[in-house]
Amino acid sequence: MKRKVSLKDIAQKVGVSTALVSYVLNGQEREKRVGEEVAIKIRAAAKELNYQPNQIAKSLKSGKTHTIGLIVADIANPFSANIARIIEDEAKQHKYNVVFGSSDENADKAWDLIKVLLNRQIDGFIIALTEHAEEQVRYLQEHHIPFVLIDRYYPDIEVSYVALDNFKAAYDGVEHLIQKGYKRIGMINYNSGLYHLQERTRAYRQALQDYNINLEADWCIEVNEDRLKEDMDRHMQELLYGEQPVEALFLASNKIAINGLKFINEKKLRVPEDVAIIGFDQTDAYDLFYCPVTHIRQPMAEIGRKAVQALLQLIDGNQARTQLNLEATLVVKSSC
Amino acid sequence: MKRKVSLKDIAQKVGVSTALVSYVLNGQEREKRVGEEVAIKIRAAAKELNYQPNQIAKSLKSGKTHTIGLIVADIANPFSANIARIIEDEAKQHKYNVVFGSSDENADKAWDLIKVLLNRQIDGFIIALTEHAEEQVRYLQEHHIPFVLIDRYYPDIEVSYVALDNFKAAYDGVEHLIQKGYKRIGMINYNSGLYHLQERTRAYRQALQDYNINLEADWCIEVNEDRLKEDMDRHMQELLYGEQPVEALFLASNKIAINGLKFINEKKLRVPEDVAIIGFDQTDAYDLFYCPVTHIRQPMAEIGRKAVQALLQLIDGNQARTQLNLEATLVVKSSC
DNA sequence: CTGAAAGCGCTTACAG
DNA sequence: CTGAAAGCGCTTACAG
Repeated sequence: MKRKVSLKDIAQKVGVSTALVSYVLNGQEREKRVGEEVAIKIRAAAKELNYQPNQIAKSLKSGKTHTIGLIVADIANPFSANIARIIEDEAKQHKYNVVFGSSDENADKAWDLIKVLLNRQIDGFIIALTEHAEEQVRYLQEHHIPFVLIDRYYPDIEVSYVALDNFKAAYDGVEHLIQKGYKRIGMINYNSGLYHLQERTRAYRQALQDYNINLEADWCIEVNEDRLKEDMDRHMQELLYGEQPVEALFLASNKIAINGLKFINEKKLRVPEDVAIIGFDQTDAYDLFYCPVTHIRQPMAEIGRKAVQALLQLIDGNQARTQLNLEATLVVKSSC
Repeated sequence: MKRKVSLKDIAQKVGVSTALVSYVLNGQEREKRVGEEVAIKIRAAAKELNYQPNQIAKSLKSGKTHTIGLIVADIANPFSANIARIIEDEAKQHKYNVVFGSSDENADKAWDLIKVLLNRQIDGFIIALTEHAEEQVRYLQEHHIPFVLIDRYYPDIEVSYVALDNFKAAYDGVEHLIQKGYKRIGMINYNSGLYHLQERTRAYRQALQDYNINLEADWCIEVNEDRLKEDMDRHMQELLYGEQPVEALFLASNKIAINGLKFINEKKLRVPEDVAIIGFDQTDAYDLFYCPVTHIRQPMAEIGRKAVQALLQLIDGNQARTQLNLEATLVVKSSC
């Protein structure tokens, strides 16, 4: 690679010091009162040599890299990918770049990512936490590293986050099923200690209780993400063909819903006649299913944008804590 | 943020020069023959102070950032997101990070991204080109910036790329339709100058010709990405309810296929009885459609991995050009 | 209005 | 075996 042209090259060409070049190219010619002709010459030389400032050098000096680190569960998951896109756009507006990493819901991987990205001197993080990541949160706090949590957070730790009001979102969904007249309502959620998921289950139970609807113990199912298909097939079988079959199902994530719908397809069950369905998150699959699926939609754009804005505030030294529990939208289709 | 601990801090604590600290911490104590006790003390101090090297400073010195820039059409598109994940993992194995950007198929945006990332001194690019990006390719070549194209490439420019053998992939798909006995076969592709897309159309025409099958002019449709839904609805209507309805459809991308399937759902058409379908790329929607969709699957993992490997070779100064046209897999389901 | 110089945190010939 | 020093490409007080 050709050696890049540096400030020095311009300075030499024009016959001034690098200081002047720096001032002019950074628009400080007024406050530094650089001579007008000199400024013009400098700009001309910069253009002629096609000068591109070395951000690494700037960063070393300034301590700012204008890069934010995004840690999601899996960038290949549409939820993460969609958020990433929003964050990219919002960051770009503020001249920030995004480097990303996937934790696979694994706290150790997340730790590694944080360490690596910190060494790269990123200015701050947007993180979708894994389970057992309390130590990470504490570390970031203690070292005063700006960060904003998205999607997941721990209710008892006082940090900035932009998340969903999962309780309300799930409650509204289950309530919709109830109001449609369904009584035997099951739910499938991840087996996870993550608060935002537990809130969905809590809302399900609360809604049934509030409406005095009976909840059989084996209607509230937890599946493991690392063997999702097997767990889903087994539990769908039980829920739909067991002794006490449900007539409606709340599927608490996009991947859970997709697997559930696949099962329904295979068994040629009719929705909503044989079983009503309500899903969480968005996926093309909801629209494409022969019976478009009612689902709880998260305000992705808002989550992404607000997270970036909150992070940039922190980076700028503003200590204000941002804690948002945004509202979901219940998108009613034909499945219940 | 607390001032980070630097080499100097360790040097002071131990009472040696930063040179020694650098040697030891970079595993050069043998070739530099650093005294063993000193080395031990240095490592102890580094651990005690929780020293984290500043990669920015290293980068400034070495000219390497161990970061690769990934430019895709849209990180929110599952195709891009899946590739991004593979690239992330492969890059991580080699201690590289990934910063990404979405071009939205817009050459100017792609240019901006390239410029910005170059200023950030990334070591090389993996790029899914837009149309009209010849200038970008030339620029990167002239400046000897390592890059590898994925998915798309221009056949007449001699650069490294990892792509699909789109002609063969599409040919196999159309041939499958023919062998299933379909005669009235339509195709919907993007209206685009991109070579990889044009190859798909060329293969479609060639296959029909090879089998002496008549091709009506209005069976080979091009839609515009920026008004995809409208175009799809209109053309699906014509293709299926027009004067010369088709009995099979080749939908040449995941988004095209999803829109086509939605139309079919709305019209309550039966697949494959009313119309047989073959899709391109992968999407959950193919499995979830009531009639699982036969599709042409790209070897995503291989594309991503090979692209990273090819790029790292270039970064390491190996001039060997990598040009791969990988084979797709025809995944036969029930839709044709 | 301008230049010489220090410094960001590293690495690495060079001298001893 | 070890240290002093230069340098990567910038920015910015300081002195004039």
